[in-house]
Amino acid sequence: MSRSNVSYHHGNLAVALEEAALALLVEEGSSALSLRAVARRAGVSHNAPYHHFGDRQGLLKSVAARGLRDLLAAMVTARDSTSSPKQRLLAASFAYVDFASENRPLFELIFDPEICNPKEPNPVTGPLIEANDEFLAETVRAALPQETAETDVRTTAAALWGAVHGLAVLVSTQHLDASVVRPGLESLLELRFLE
Amino acid sequence: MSRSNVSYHHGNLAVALEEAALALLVEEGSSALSLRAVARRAGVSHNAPYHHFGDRQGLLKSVAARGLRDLLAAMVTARDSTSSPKQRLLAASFAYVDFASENRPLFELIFDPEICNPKEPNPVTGPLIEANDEFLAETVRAALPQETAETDVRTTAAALWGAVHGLAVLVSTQHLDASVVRPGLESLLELRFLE
DNA sequence: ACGCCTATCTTGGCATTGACAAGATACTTG
DNA sequence: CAAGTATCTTGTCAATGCCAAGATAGGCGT
Repeated sequence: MSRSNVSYHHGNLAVALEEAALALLVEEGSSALSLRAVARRAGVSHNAPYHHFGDRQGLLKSVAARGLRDLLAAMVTARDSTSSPKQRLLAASFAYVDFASENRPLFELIFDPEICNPKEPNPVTGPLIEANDEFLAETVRAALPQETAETDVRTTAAALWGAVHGLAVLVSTQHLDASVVRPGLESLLELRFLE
Repeated sequence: MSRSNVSYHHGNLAVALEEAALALLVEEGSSALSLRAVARRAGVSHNAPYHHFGDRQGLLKSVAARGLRDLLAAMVTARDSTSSPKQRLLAASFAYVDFASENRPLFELIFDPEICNPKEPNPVTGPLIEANDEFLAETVRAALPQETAETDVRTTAAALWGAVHGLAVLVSTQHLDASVVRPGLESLLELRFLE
């Protein structure tokens, strides 16, 4: 399956291009993320990506999907590192903010409405968005009283997601200092959601 | 001061360009916001903007500053439409979310870290960012018990800003439904901040 | 009033980019 | 082994951001 690096047919170009794009995103920022630069970095011609991704947005969507997977994985890991439902919710929230701060360009890509639009269904990003929604709802549900109605769970989850996302954005863009995240989230979370 | 529309020297190009950019942003979205398109719309040559704004980012920063002014004005108006400190805080928050939903491209421009970076001081956007911070702190302070320490005011303001901003972003990008804003914010605000 | 001066605007040009078209190459399947 | 197809390349085009140089006009001192 894996073939010579110098063969005409790359053999794994789609993946290689995604990784080149990710590397460029990390090293040079999103402004350097041109299709041609990605192709150059992967060592192929400027038009090679089109066969695999259709257009620029196609590649970006794949990269965003990869980022979404990583974000979800980070939250799952963080959540599963404790047992108390409330601590699990807090841990996942911190993981979210940390991910945004440590991968700002990727985080921005994930929430770029031109790339990941939850309303127009996309086979690559769509399922991941749903998986994140579900993870959030589950984690919140576990922290609420058992008899809580599903509607209330969803409302609470939405409010919480908003708070966590907002802090993540404002901290990662340096509008807020990172030191406010912990006290801020704790004050918001210790409210009335959790027993 | 105002001169003929057809004269060689426009007389008010900077403002005209800002307005053309805003119009393009509203009508065509941020992807259509090229310097040349703005110049075309203003009826001048493709290089006329450079004298006034230096480069593309310069123009965008001016547009973002205009947006920041509008956002602040909307919040002030909303806040001053009621008298109870808590209702004033709620009203300003809703105005923030509404502004984001009704002016998504402009809102994105305002919080684009390439355009409005709070860390590298900018004479046009910097003071406005501070004014918004101050407005937020004041409005929060009025809603907290009088003896609240300034540090706590700032922390609370940061947490609240995060929650409001996150809801604004997620709603305006359609990740969340607008119907969650009111119950979400109210549940977050009725917590422990307000007497 | 006259002429220079400078801010303002235009034309021309260059490198880069996203996208399309057509050709070259190599894997694969019958 | 030959035909077919997926993959990759070269060539090209319009659009864009920006730089350089020229054109125009309003303001200034004399």
